[in-house]
Amino acid sequence: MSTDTTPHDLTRNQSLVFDVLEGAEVPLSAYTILDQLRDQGLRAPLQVYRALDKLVAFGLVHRLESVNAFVACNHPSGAAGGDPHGAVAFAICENCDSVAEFAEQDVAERLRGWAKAEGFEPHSTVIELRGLCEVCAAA
Amino acid sequence: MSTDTTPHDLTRNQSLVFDVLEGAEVPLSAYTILDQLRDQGLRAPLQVYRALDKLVAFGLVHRLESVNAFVACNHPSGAAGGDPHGAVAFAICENCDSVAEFAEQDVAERLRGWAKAEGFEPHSTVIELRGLCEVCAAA
DNA sequence: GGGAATATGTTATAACATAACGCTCTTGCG
DNA sequence: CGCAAGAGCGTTATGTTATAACATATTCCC
Repeated sequence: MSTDTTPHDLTRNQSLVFDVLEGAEVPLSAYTILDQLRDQGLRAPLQVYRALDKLVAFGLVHRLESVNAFVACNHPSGAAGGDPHGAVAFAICENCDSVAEFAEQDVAERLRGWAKAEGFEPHSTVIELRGLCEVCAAA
Repeated sequence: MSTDTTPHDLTRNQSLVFDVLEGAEVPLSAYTILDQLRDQGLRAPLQVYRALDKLVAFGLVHRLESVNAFVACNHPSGAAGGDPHGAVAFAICENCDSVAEFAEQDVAERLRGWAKAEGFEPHSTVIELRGLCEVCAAA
């Protein structure tokens, strides 16, 4: 049960990095991940960055551009084979670092609409809200 | 005509930085800006970062999170006193680095809607499309 | 087995950003 | 005037994030 750890047939380093991210409750920087994997033999930033690149390409991990950190993907639909990744958005709490991931289909639609009108060909889309999550806003 | 340079009553360093950004056709990193201002006496990154912080706070400059660079604000309405900054979006060309700034009111609306439903209180919003501009897509 | 593609390990360095300190200059006010 | 408060400035040092370059190993497939 617990975790399956190999949705995509990950290599050793990729698995190590992914497991750390899955176990984390907040986004982690590459160097934080590295620190947590010294025991498993990782020593250099590149070992982590290379794994992260792949994991992001697989869609298993998201990079949060506005905080230079990474989170395991957690879109509602779950695993499956499809690519429900039109454009995912994130709400990042500046107090507790928690992240909520959500797919606003309408937002993605609108942006695609603008892009089309302008002749812009989007490869990827970054949507990140910074602010306070419900818990921290109440406090 | 040309440039007015002091919409907000900028200090010397702020003006220098802002002018460099206004004259640039692509986003610039803090260190690139610094390099262009050595002649005017600037020597340390902090001199640039401090000016950038203020300019961003004034709404005169935007930070592009996904490329660690800065652009002079260019929202359609122009100067004025108001704060037409609900949520601005950027389309960044990965080939020529050009940036188009646009305010998709509907997108901002949708995101606010989601936030409200979740109890999230957004302070700022990052929306960046990465891809190819019309010119580069055609080439 | 041979060869391509991918992954790995390591050292060094590049690129981006802030901490901490002290000085200057203005501004308001008793 | 004298002086305290606030903002900006300059400088050194350091922290943080990311990649270049090179050598070796592993996997897959014919």
